[in-house]
Amino acid sequence: MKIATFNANSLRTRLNIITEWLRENAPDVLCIQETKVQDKDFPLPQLADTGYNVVYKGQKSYNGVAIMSRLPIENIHTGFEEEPQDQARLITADIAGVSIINTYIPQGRDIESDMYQYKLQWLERLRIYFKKRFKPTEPVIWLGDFNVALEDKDVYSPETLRGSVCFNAQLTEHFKKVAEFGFTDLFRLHCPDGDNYTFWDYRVPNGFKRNMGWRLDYIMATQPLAKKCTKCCIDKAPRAKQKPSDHTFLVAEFKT
DNA sequence: ATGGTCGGCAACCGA
Repeated sequence: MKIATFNANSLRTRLNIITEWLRENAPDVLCIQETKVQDKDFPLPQLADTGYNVVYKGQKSYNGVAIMSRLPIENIHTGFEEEPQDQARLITADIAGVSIINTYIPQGRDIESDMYQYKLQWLERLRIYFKKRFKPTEPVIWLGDFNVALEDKDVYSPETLRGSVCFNAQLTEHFKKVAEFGFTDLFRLHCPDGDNYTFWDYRVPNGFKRNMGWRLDYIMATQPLAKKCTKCCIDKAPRAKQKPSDHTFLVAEFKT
């Protein structure tokens, strides 16, 4: 099984990148964040000939998540239980007996802002959500754009960036509490090295060329799946092409 | 190099 995640920063703008990447890489599942499209405008016809099933939940202009799968998609939920306002940030489904949770975690805007408090609360709600709905002994994958860099080696300049909204000790603590459910960071499982990023801010001049990035996207798995994971890597190739997203494709493979 | 990002969507907001 091969599963991938991609922050599109507008699904409609990245349609060519996505369909080409699917053709070349043939993952079983692709999870997408920041689709930036409301459901009535979702580009289903343009994705139809990929042969993938697709489920999605979006809103106008902001946020939006989707799951594409070659295999049947079952048991679809959006948002936290009893919290419908977060629908465009969380979509879950069962695929081939694996529970998949695709999240676009709030960015937080500024450390002093209410949006940052909302981000911390969001992580706490996610922690409770996992506890309520899943067991760590089950095959569960949690992936997406987490807007969290955990360690110094997850950002290009820890000294400069420490204390920012995606990289600080308080955030790391909140994140770790969620991961304590029983999740392993699959990229770190296979690669201990720094300078491996999934996001480059458009506002940093030549940020991608100079590899001034952040590792903000993750594929997390519970133990039954983590021990079957043979590979987890960052595919930078599509990012280097025309009309790139600011994120890359992150891919994990599992023994069947 | 006296400038320097995107995308949505129609004036700015969010990342």
